[in-house]
Amino acid sequence: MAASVTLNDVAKAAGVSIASASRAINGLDNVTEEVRERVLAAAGKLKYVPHGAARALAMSRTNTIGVILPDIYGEFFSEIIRGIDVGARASGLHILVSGSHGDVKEAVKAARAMAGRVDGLLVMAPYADADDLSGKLPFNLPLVMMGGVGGQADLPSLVVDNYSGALEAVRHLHEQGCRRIAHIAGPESNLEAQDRLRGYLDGLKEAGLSPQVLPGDFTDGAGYAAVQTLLAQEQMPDGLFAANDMMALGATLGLREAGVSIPDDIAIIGFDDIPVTRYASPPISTLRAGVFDIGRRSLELLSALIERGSAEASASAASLIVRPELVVRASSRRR
Amino acid sequence: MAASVTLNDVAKAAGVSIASASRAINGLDNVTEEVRERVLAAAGKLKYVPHGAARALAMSRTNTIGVILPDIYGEFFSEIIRGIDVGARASGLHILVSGSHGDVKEAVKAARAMAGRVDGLLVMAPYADADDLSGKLPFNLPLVMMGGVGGQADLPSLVVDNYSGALEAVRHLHEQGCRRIAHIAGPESNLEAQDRLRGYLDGLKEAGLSPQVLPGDFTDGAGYAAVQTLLAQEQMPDGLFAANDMMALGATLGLREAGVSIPDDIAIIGFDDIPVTRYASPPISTLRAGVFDIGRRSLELLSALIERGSAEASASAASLIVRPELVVRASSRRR
DNA sequence: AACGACGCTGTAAGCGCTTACATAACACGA
DNA sequence: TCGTGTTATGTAAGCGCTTACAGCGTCGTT
Repeated sequence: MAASVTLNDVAKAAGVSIASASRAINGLDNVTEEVRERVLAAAGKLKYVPHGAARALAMSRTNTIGVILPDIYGEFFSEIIRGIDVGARASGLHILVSGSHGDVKEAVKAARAMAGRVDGLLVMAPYADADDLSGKLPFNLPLVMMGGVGGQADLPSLVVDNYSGALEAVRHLHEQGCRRIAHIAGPESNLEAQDRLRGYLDGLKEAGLSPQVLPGDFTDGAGYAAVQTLLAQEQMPDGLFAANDMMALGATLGLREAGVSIPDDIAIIGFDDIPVTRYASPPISTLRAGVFDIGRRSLELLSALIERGSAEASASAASLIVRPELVVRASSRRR
Repeated sequence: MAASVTLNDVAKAAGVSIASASRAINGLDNVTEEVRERVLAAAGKLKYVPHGAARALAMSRTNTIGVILPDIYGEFFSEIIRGIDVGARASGLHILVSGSHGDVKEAVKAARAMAGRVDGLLVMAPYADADDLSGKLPFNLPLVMMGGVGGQADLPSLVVDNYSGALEAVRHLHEQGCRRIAHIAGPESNLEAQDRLRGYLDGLKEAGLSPQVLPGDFTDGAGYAAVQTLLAQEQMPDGLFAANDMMALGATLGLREAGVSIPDDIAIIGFDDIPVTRYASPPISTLRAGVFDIGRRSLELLSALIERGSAEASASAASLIVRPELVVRASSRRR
């Protein structure tokens, strides 16, 4: 049912062989100008459109890269995808996206489904149990991890230094005079969340404060819920570090509802620097992970791997570590 | 360089013909249990992964649908994509995304590049000059338009009733007591924006008010800029209808900065109901277009077209019109 | 005038897979 | 015992494209 006019039809219509037709259409130089014109004219008249799968099969090159994400919901992923898209356009690549993979198994399944349809893979799989992932994923395909894998670090990747970022967040709150700093954590099985939690705990230890960790799942609802817990306590914290911006946002909402003043009563800081932090009131301090850039740079890295050779090359590729940058906004600025 | 172990290798390793190997792997019932086991064992040992392009070529079925968007930036598109993704997962389809198409030409180019790699196309092309699009796009591929085309409406599509929505927005502001209602318009060449503008103009006429239209481009920056213009006037409007939520958001920001009270001094309403409207302060009234649903339902429609038969069927498919729903939040509620 | 070099064109062999069709094996009833 | 139906397996023909290689005029040389 797909484009039913084939190169063969064009060739016939133009009165040349299929080989010449192919050459003419692909702009090779070894065809007479006259033949080229005839072929292009025929192609135009017949509305010929090359068949991607056939071309891919013949050339074993798809000009497409697969993107595997745990989710595609929210600004964080939107930014990632945008970064990837921008990079892809620059390299003339298409992207095949697959989101919503709750665990390693699904991610692997998605990756398998992409085999033969992509030239390389960009994978984000922040699962704690991902040791087996690296064994199952690479079917000779160039691969770049976004955000690190569970087990080994032998895959080329772009990872955010979550630990340092969290540490910095805590130090910042401490400097602003906070003495009771709580943390809304991300999903327990999430590697990034784990690192941010570690950073928080070490930060509190460094400051000689006692920690309070509330569970969360990276959604605004979790931030809101966490705040309800805090409000029910006899003593509220005076500083709050949320493992990501969405939770910080939810917390802000809950606190505003309860009439708690930000940052005077409680200073808040998130993580990631998604666009919406700027529109919150007050605007939310955060650690800028450069989400967009992670997407774009991952793609560039992958693209380079694909050009350079292939799978083996990827083993040699260095992993890039992105150090997040503290962005202080009104939610934590006490002057 | 792609997955280099082929079905042939597996067949040999299992000591069967390639046909049997194919059957075993695809779970057809006409293979002995013993053969199936041998094949699966071999496939596992060799880490065989089927080659997507080859399969697609042989079956002329890709289980992938192409998505062509003018942009993939921001919550609006994020929501659309999410809706599509959810629908796609439900139908076992993959999605090939292409964003950032400034005009019809690019959109057509993207669509061509997808031919032979997808079973159908989901296209959003809100360009005013899109008359020629419908002539160039469908290369026998099932196609669903999201948001309407310029010229003809003979393509199956899911369109938002922008005109009615805008009319409703204006009526709402009028009911809240606004008498000087300004409009921040979307891009001039954008069809949706044009309809919203028409609705606004007719609404004002209906109310016997005189219109003021400020240019915009759907970005928060444009909303902010528009507000600066308004602030410079001798008399501010007391109502503001932005052609989309992002501009409403930008306007809110600008007004808050200037110390203008919302909704008392000026009531604001946007369009689309993207998630961030809820987090703004005050939360922004809007017209809920059900962006997520548009994505999901478009995909379902397309999926049905693909199953049902193909291109011809699409001619018969009705276009669905989505009527936006007024969502009143604090930014326009004067009680 | 004959010969190689050169450039355009066509033929055909795949790319990895599915699948119609042929074949073979076997069980059954007559 | 033979024919027939049934089922598992193999053979081979594509799907639409690219591309190595062969073919064949043309032209410049000697």
